[in-house]
Amino acid sequence: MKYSELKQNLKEHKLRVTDCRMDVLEHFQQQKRALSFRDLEDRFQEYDRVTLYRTLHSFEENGLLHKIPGDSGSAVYGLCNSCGVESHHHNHMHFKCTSCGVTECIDTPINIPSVSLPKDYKMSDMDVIINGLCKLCNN
Amino acid sequence: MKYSELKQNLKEHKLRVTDCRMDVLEHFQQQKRALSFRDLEDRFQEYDRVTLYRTLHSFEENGLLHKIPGDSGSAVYGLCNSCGVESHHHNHMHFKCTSCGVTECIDTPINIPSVSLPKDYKMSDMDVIINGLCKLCNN
DNA sequence: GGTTAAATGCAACTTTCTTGCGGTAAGATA
DNA sequence: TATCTTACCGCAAGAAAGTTGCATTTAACC
Ligand SMILES: [Mn+2]
Ligand SMILES: [Mn+2]
Ligand SMILES: [Zn+2]
Ligand SMILES: [Zn+2]
Repeated sequence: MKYSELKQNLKEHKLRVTDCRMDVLEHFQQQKRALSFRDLEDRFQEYDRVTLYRTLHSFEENGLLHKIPGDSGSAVYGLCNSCGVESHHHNHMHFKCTSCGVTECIDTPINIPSVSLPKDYKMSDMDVIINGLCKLCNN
Repeated sequence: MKYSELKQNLKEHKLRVTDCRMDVLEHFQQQKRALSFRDLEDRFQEYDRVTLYRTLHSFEENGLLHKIPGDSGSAVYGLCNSCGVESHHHNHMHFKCTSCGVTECIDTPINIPSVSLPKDYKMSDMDVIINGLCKLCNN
């Protein structure tokens, strides 16, 4: 993605354009997979740990990233498709490879299964995490 | 649940019967909801923190508990229905209340939605977390 | 260029979880 | 029931993950 587009992307999400944010956003775009804080820390040693944490938080707050549920003990983030500062909607599934551990966003829209909840419960949305083998580990 | 049944439950899962394990297992049975390490630490101040951690791990290892994915930063565990030392199968959904934060296991069997995965991906199982209002918070 | 509010870097700190080890107790065996 | 073996427990220390406070720097605006 072009420098000017990245910049525009940040501005549309009401975020100031800084080196760290540009680099982190570009990295998410290129990697096409979910990234953890650890991933960023390894990749961007020129930035302070705290700055990277705050970058993740501001991105999440302003609709550039979403947190993906998992049981690994550390948070994992994925790029939002069409979220803005006001509206967060993550109507897509996630895939986690049981072999290499990579998490990816599945872009095919979620076909909400008819869930039969117990009485008096009210559903607002759901997270679906598919576990299995990714295209690399499956071959 | 009776003392003798709890004891039998531990033995069936190849775990030695100790005070801590009996108390923790009973607590899970009574609460009928998912519990975090913090919950246990608050409840069982007579046991060492490390012992509680190791209790959770041994229970998970031997099919008494399963970890439930979430983005809270700390692990949450739920009772297994019919897992043994060898076979872990968690074919049920989870409900997380967005108001009180309580997580519960939904016992109605999962009707696996026909997920259309990208080519070359292979699904083994899936986690479904439903977010919404629990019966207490919905009234 | 000058002003202002936000972002950064550094240090310190909290929370969450793990590891090592000596002492203790559960379960097995006789 | 006494003895043995091995798993479990408590304590201390440490590692990993994430947060907070504050002085300095810089992006955005005029
Ligand atoms: Mn996603
Ligand atoms: Mn469950
Ligand atoms: Zn893989
Ligand atoms: Zn609730």
